[in-house]
Amino acid sequence: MIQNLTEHQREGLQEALAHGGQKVTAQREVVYSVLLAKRDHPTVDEVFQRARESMPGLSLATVYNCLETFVGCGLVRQVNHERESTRYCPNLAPHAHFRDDSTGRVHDIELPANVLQTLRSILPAGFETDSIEISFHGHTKNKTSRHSN
Amino acid sequence: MIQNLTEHQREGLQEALAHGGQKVTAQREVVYSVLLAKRDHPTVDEVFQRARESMPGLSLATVYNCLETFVGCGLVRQVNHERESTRYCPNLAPHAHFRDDSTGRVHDIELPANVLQTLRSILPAGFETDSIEISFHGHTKNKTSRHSN
DNA sequence: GTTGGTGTTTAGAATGATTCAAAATCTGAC
DNA sequence: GTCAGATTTTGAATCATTCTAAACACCAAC
Ligand SMILES: [Mn+2]
Ligand SMILES: [Mn+2]
Ligand SMILES: [Zn+2]
Ligand SMILES: [Zn+2]
Repeated sequence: MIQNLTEHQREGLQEALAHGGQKVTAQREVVYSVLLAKRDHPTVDEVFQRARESMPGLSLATVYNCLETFVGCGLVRQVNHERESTRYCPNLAPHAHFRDDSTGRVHDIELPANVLQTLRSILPAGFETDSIEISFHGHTKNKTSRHSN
Repeated sequence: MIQNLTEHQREGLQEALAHGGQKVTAQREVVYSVLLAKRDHPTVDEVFQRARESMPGLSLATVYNCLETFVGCGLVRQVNHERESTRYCPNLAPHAHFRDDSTGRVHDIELPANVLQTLRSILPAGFETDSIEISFHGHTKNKTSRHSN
């Protein structure tokens, strides 16, 4: 069961879409709320399954369309690991991803500004960066594994 | 035109394959020499085209097989950028990749040990890393763009 | 030097995530 | 209410990769 967007979230959506001359639609609201509701980096198909619970007529193509629109707006990031299905992440803070090879789960890893700066510094002159992606692979010793969802 | 492997390179190949109980074959030699000859991170298809110049009967499936074998041996790395075709890299030193969005070219970026260490340090307790991938996106101001190939 | 087993290569079919194309639907301005 | 433009829907197309089964190469044993 997906809760609706808060007024604040809806405004964020509306504002981001407006930048590209696009509008809030019922489908976009549902898809965005799915992403916000459970931040486990779902695949397109997982988003589709979850979104259909609140909007049964929704089509897979529309989920692809919405997600592409959000990425274009900068509202959402794509997360790729090797050749697996693309996953989606609404966390706009700079962060890296850790993919647990035993569970398949993807975790956000906070990325301090100074680390980002260090990374940029390894580029030779003439390389102008638009974005940096960092992904870790491994497994988690889940002793005190706290984290909701 | 692909030159043959040096004796040293052939030994590296043989030694790496031996670890998994596998043998050097004519096809594996050709595919590996293609990777060493032009280190521009070719896709499977590009490897295929180049390899066929010295071995016309070679099949695409074999190129996939060889590359997978090399990756399994640790002889070669896979390089993924977004959803594009996988590329292959025989550079075994720790390095990041920079993908020039205007040319599509992928460059190696040397990765100093201390930077790698800094990166590992951002992981919370309980996260055990097997590998880290770093990819930059952007474009290159090609003023004094030197670099053979 | 023939034979049999094992790993490798080959050709082609199958898969599956993603993209595309075209018709149907919605929306908001006039 | 009508129209134009944007969005959504359905189903087909794409295309990199994987799978399957048959042919082949290699080598050790006879
Ligand atoms: Mn703004
Ligand atoms: Mn060894
Ligand atoms: Zn994330
Ligand atoms: Zn490389």
